[in-house]
Amino acid sequence: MQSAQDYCKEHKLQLTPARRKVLELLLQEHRALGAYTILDLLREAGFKSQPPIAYRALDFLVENGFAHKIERLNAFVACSLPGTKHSPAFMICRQCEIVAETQSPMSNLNLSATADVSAFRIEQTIIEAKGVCNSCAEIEQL
Amino acid sequence: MQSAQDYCKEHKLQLTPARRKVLELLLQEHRALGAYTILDLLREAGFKSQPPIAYRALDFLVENGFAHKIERLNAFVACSLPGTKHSPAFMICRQCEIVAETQSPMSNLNLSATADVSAFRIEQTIIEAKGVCNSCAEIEQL
DNA sequence: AACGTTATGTAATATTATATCATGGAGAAG
DNA sequence: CTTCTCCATGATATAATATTACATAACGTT
Ligand SMILES: [Zn+2]
Ligand SMILES: [Zn+2]
Ligand SMILES: [Zn+2]
Ligand SMILES: [Zn+2]
Repeated sequence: MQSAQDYCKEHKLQLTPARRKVLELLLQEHRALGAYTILDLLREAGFKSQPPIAYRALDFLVENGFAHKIERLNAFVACSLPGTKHSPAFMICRQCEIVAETQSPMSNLNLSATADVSAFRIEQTIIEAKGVCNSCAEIEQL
Repeated sequence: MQSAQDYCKEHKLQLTPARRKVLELLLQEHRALGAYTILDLLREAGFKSQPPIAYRALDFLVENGFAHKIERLNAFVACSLPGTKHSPAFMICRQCEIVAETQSPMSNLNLSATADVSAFRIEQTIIEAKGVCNSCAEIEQL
């Protein structure tokens, strides 16, 4: 959070109250939060509650690398490596819904090396894995 | 299409008119079609037009490996390797929206080998790359 | 002070997806 | 042939996600 603030100062980005609050909310969770869940939490915190409030803050956070969108959940998580250029991959536990960010072991070059894809210039790759986390797996085995 | 029919007979799956039509529609396109686009096309073809018609057919096709959902587009494409177990990866052209399916060069084991992820048992991974296809790239360079 | 830029307020609406309950049709069991 | 069961479809409503559009405010620059 502190580092986010520093990063914004350095890059002349405005970490306004709403944006800041949304980032705090995301950082508190290890799950992905939907835009409307965030909207509810914002309202509870005294912010206005129309959808654009949440979506604008989320757009800002995603564009500036503070958060990621998890496409298969239509939800958002705080980035675990903000301020660095990285290609994230996500692990989503289908049981407890925890989301872990890791770094993609696969470079874009790697993927574009496969046959019928050489014709593509890849700009961004999303990788989202679904499974069970360790603690949920243990519970399942009982 | 013929092979889809054979596959269904063999596996005792019902390739009903609506399901068949949706598969035909997907096969005709190299782009991903949204559920409501499909719904419109179904209506044009004389089918009923409530959302569940399209979603049920799409669910059937996805579950049985005839189609895939592209999460970042909320849209669907025909599978290029139906009837085989595979982990697809998709290349989406941001210009012409063509979607190409390729096979993931990365096994699940591969991804789960990365450090903080060893705690996950991965069941399914989606990979979706955005970029520009060859022909659109050429046009851009003019 | 006037201006341009960026962010917020507000209302309306668009898009995507699901829940629910009723109806129909084909094959198996009797 | 009939009844039962299973699966698929019909139909209505509603939920969940996301964007458009236009007005207002805040802030730094000139
Ligand atoms: Zn990240
Ligand atoms: Zn879990
Ligand atoms: Zn496929
Ligand atoms: Zn293209």
